[in-house]
Amino acid sequence: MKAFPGLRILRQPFGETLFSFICSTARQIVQIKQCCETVAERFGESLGCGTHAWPDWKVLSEIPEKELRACKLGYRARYISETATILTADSGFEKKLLASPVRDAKSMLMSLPGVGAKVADCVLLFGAGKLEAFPVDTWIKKSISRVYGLDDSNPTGMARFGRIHFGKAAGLAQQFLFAWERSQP
DNA sequence: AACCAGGAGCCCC
DNA sequence: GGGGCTCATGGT
Repeated sequence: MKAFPGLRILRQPFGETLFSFICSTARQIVQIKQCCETVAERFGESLGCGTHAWPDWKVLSEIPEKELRACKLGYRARYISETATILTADSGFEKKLLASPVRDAKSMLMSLPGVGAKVADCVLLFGAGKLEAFPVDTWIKKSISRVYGLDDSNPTGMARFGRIHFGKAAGLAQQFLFAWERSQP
């Protein structure tokens, strides 16, 4: 916490957060930014100054999977298309999720294609205001196994540990662990 | 040239 | 329900 005094968690828009974390699986952060920007440039409304908005799920549901693949989404293009179809058909999804307790909200997210435990926790934390969500990614695995001695082949156990050990704002603690671990040479 | 990246889904036992 | 394998794609 001393090393990162300005570290905060943003209240990011739900839909956009879900989209970008479905795009995030097994990729580096630079590439995640790239494909999000490509999709926005091609299908999102122009905001001027060369920037574009994220096209919402309804717009995405009308784009052929093949065109999404062309944005370097790879195998994630199918997940985006299918999730777009589901969310467009269920207009109350976001509102219902935001009003649900974390556990139910997580189940809702994990019912979507391309959303497993880690992506669900990220969406809950960054895009749904659920501060107790504790995403376990490769960096958190390194951190928790190094600092607390837990087995890094058991991400479910690590997530449970994180929620219990850090409590209500476990997700904020996760951000400090993440930032510290990534800053190590 | 291998190996890995803010993983998920599937099959297999 | 845990351990493999595959899924695109770019960077090192």
